[in-house]
Amino acid sequence: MPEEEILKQRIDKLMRLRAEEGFDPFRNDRWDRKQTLEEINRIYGSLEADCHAEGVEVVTAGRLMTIRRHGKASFATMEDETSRIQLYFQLDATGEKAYNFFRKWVDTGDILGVVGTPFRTRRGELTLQVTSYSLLSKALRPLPEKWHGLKDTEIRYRQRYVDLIANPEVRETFRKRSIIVKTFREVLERHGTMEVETPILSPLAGGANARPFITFHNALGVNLYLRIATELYLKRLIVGMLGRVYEIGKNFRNEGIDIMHNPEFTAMEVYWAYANYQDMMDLTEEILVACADALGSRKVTYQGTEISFEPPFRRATMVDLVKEYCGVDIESVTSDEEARKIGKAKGLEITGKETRFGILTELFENFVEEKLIQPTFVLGHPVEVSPLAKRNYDAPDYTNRFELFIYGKEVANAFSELNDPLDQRERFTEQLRKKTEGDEEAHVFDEDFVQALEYGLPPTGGLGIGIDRLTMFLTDSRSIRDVILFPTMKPKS
RNA sequence: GAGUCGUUAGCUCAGCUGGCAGAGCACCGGACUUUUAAUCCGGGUGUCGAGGGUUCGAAUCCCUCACGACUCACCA
Repeated sequence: MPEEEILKQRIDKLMRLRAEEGFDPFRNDRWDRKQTLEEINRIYGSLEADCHAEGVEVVTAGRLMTIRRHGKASFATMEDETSRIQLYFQLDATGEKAYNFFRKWVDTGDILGVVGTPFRTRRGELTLQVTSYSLLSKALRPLPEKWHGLKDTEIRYRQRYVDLIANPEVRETFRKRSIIVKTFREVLERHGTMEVETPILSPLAGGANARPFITFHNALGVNLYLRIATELYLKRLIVGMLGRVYEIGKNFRNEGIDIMHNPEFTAMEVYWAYANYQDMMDLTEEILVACADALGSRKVTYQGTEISFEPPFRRATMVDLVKEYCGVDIESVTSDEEARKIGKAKGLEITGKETRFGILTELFENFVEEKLIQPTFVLGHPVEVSPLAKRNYDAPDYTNRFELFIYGKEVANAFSELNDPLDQRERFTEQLRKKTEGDEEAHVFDEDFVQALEYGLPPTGGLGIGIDRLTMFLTDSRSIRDVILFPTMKPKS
């Protein structure tokens, strides 16, 4: 039957229900639920087979997922946000009127409020013997098939509500995501960090190397950008003496979509005055371990590979890792020319403009990243690729920075913040030069940010963690779309 | 942006070298007072993603387009 036909039939049934019974299933505006199905399962789980909890009456509610009608007695499976339970409707227990109403008017997908007595059937299933019930809302569209669930990715992502109804494990994934975000807040608050909100719309999109979305403000008559990072505003707040701040929110990057990237994604950024990147490494470890613990285990299986969140995570410099995985010791390379030759021999595409630090980064990205399966802190990125990080004063070509890799993917990025306004101005100038050379992702020059630094930014440690990716690893989700409730989709024309 | 694969009933899927569009679940009608993928009897409900072409004949072959998944590129 075409879906529109089923819909028509159900609407017709709704009209008849209103006319024949004088009952509108949408009239109820509340149901005084006393127990969730999880609570009922827990409390009455020890009932023995063929035993009733005499004199007990529970009041609960949920969606009917399946109905098995058999004459003067019927079974149904009801599900709520916590669990599921079997319902037993029996003519003798509900009375004839209520039983016939159930037979005639109640469909799968409907939302029911139920009053009943727990018992265990002869076959051993905990069940509610329904004594009375109320039809709280009606489903006019059919549920996906009960056995196979809903698999069609397009419907799952476009109509997530159907996915959530049909696939309880999807609900579980998003519950875990919520626990992860909550754990972030708990750890940060424990360290006296204040949650703030900075602009999503702003005249400049800085703080990262990425292409922004552009929009237009009618009243101001100007273009505004959706933020690509929260970094520059949060550091202004450290200048402004807020001490320790963090923000959890969406960033927007106008780039490709694949299993690791969605145009809008959630990041947590935190900045601590008087701290450095080492402190941020400890904090990262603390947050990730807390998240793993909150979900039950420090050992998780991701796509068949075991990942251990047991601290301490490995810490290694980019230079050492390139030595280890590529056999290239960049410190013994003294000229850019020599570095380019080595890069070319390793199969890199060479334009002739690369410095030895650029080659180092390329070697790392092409040959090392994918090998870093267990959580690994990679330290000491070149200044060249770190326009906002403080220089390492003992090795001025490198920064006090780290990135955390898990399963070959970047999950966190942190550094001691560059607080020298003169150096920052030079770095922005260098980015501007790259931009004029055609690098669309070079960092914008943010004059106001430099001005903020000129008022004095204390030594500051900053950290960003990609919450979607971390959630993927902790929930064994293959695609970022499986941890974003409503992923970005092309509209159906 | 490029390549590969996919799109058939509400859902999950068959449909062979071109020859009457199918199954299970769901749905509709009936029987049934402990079933649980309930069972039994009856009912097939479709713009085969869209458009065009080849052919006596197209779900099937060809072309274009749309959407999705994956791989690559950019990126976190």
